[in-house]
Amino acid sequence: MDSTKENNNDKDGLLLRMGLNDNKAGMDGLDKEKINKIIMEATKGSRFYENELKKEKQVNQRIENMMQQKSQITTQRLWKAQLQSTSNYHARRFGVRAAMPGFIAKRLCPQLTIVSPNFDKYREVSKEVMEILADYDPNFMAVSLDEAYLNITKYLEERQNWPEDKRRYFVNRGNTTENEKSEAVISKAPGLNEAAVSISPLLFEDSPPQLQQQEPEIPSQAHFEEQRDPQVLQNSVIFGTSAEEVVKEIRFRIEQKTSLTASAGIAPNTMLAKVCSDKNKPNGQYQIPPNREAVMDFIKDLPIRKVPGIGKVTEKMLKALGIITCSDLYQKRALLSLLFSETSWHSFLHISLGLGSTQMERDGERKSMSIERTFSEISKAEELYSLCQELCSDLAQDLQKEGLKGKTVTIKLKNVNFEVKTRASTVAAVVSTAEEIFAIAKELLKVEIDADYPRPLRLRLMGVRISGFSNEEDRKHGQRSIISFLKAGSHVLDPVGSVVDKNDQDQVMKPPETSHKESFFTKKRSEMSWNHQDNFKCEPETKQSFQVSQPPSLSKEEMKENLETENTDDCQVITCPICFKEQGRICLEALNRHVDECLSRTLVDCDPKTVAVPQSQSFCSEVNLDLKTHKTTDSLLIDFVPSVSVDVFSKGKSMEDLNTRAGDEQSPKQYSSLWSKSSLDEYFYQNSSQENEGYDAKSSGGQTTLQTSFPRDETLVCPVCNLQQKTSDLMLFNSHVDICLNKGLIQELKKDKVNPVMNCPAENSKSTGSSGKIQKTVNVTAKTKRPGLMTQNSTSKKIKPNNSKYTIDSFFK
DNA sequence: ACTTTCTCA
DNA sequence: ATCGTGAGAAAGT
Repeated sequence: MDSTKENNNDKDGLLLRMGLNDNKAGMDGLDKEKINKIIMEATKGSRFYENELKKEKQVNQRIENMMQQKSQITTQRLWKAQLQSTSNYHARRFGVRAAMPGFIAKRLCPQLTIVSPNFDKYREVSKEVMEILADYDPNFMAVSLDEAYLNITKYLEERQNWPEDKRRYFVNRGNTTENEKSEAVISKAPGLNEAAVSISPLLFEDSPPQLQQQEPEIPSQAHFEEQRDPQVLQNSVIFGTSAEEVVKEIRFRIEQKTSLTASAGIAPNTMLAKVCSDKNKPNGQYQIPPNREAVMDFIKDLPIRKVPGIGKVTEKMLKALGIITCSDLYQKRALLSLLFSETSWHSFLHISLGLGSTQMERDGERKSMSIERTFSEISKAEELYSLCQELCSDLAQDLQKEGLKGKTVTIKLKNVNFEVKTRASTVAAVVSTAEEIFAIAKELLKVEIDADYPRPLRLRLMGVRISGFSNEEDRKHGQRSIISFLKAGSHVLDPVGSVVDKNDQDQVMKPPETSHKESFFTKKRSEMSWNHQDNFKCEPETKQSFQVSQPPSLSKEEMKENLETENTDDCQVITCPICFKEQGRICLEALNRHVDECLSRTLVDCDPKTVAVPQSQSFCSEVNLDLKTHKTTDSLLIDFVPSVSVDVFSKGKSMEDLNTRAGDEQSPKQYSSLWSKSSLDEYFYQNSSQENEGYDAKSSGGQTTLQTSFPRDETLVCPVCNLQQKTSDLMLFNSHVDICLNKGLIQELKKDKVNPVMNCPAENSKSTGSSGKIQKTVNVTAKTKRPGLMTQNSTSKKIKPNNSKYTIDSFFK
């Protein structure tokens, strides 16, 4: 890192280097701030600096607005929010979860109640290594070249009965090349006891750059830790069967093969795993055991900034509210629900509960593709245009590689003052060639140039982006366009436009076996397997629309889509989402009737004691309550109070009190009382009374930490309906949860836009007219996207060797 | 609904 | 000093 700047100021250069060294040694990432500050100093007065100032001011303004809002929040509203925050959350949460009923249910229960069988692992490795990872989880998710998540749960199971030989790895000391370091360590490892290792700085005597200061101690510790556990025999190492051992093994193998070190995190979900992997950064690992207490312990004092998705700005905003750690986040959840959007709040809550994804999401489709370039000032119009043209043709090339065409072209301009502007234009038909794109981009650019005509545009960056890809469009427009797309498959291939049907020769361009006769779902599925090579088995019939055993890759969106498209054909073979019985070829009306029956039946099964919910009014309808029926809800809510207040709000004010005080406020959404009773809090925080006490608008908070005690008894309580189950058979229990979860899904779907047919009659008369079809209504407000503030699963064209720098650099410098 | 800006990684 | 790429959220229109 000696790339000293052409900075004339020596001091700054020095500081800079020190700062960076800090970072390199694996200190807290927060030192970055320090570095930034120093850099800022150095660049004071520059345009960059000025712009940074401006941005900072904007953020401050945002914060100010937020605080202003906060000051107007009445205690009442806060109380209300507190009440609702839990129930809303559950309703949503379980709805989302239910996207994959079978998969989740099996995890949900053990994970939340007893043990989590689920380990995800995060690693940093470089490219060639990645193959190693496949041994442990063939479906591992590579986020970038040097980051991947693995779910090693299954692998661990298998490994339990492996003989030692299968877990033995030989130390590779053959090549005396550059990887002295790893070799030195490993070769000395055999036979070393702890004492010996502790005096092992000599291990590094042959790696000169490392010797400067005490630095070697850090790596040596890491290695020491690493080698203590595995049984070491001469030139081979045997790794155990625990998760930690497995991860050590992986890291060992990687280091052997590539001489790159890697850090890893082991945790029950990806979010935690990511944070964990940060913990022992350069070359180590960290595990959060798969039980809730461990998770909560870890989360408790975790600074929010450590969490992926919480960046500089969010950190600052939350800090203004006195939120530093994840505990703070949880405590202020009511306030947050009022100040932030639902999505943000939702993700905050997830974080504060230590929740995260437990599955390896497959990469979604690409949403846009862009190219941009930074240069020293360009202001001449012609140059700008030709630059633009160049960008467009580069983009067109990339586009072609993936065979994409899009409708929206966006240009991005950054002037020499670092101000960024984007301008977009959407056209009717998809475009993809350089000329087409340029034609659009040129116009956009022209407008900007003309806009401040007397003055030239003085740019330092220009970019072109294309989005609105065709497949995405199909999705948006739902079945009609999808159908037409499928039907029109032939004439896509037939530029002439003659719709004479094609034979199956066209299959190069089409998913295999998509004939008109098949249901959309079948088509869709074969299309998916075709596209993603998921090992979907294409079964002859369309029966698993809702089956529990569906491969774990259906998002909620897709479920929805399935729901909608289920009806594209008038009648088809359908499996009831509730009872999972095949319904044969029934038409929609009949299906709806059946589902209704199922629903009310399971409701009774599920909640024999939920007196408050009138039988006729199946839970589905409760979601639809608007302000008019508001009262009803409230009373329902109150009906529940006694049982809830004991558990959740044990001390302090009674629920009734809260209710009446909050009663007049109107909330944007009302959820079923069923949900409000629901359970996560009780699962996670047996007595969360402290929060209530400490929390009124001006309370200082800080008085409490998360409670992590857990219901001690082993009885199975459904986390969805929150009722104790008679059975102790986990399978039975799981299927119960499945059912409950599915109710959640239906509810979710209905909440988005109601399907009256599926409602109970009583509710129908009020809300909508006659038989709206699921597919029509459901996608109207398909607003909810993936939960979380940010997700980063893009398959970037370029991959930055970000972290490998640590290792490579430190090794070979 | 489409654009634009912000935020994050 | 990032830079480049891509994505989601939210605000603006």
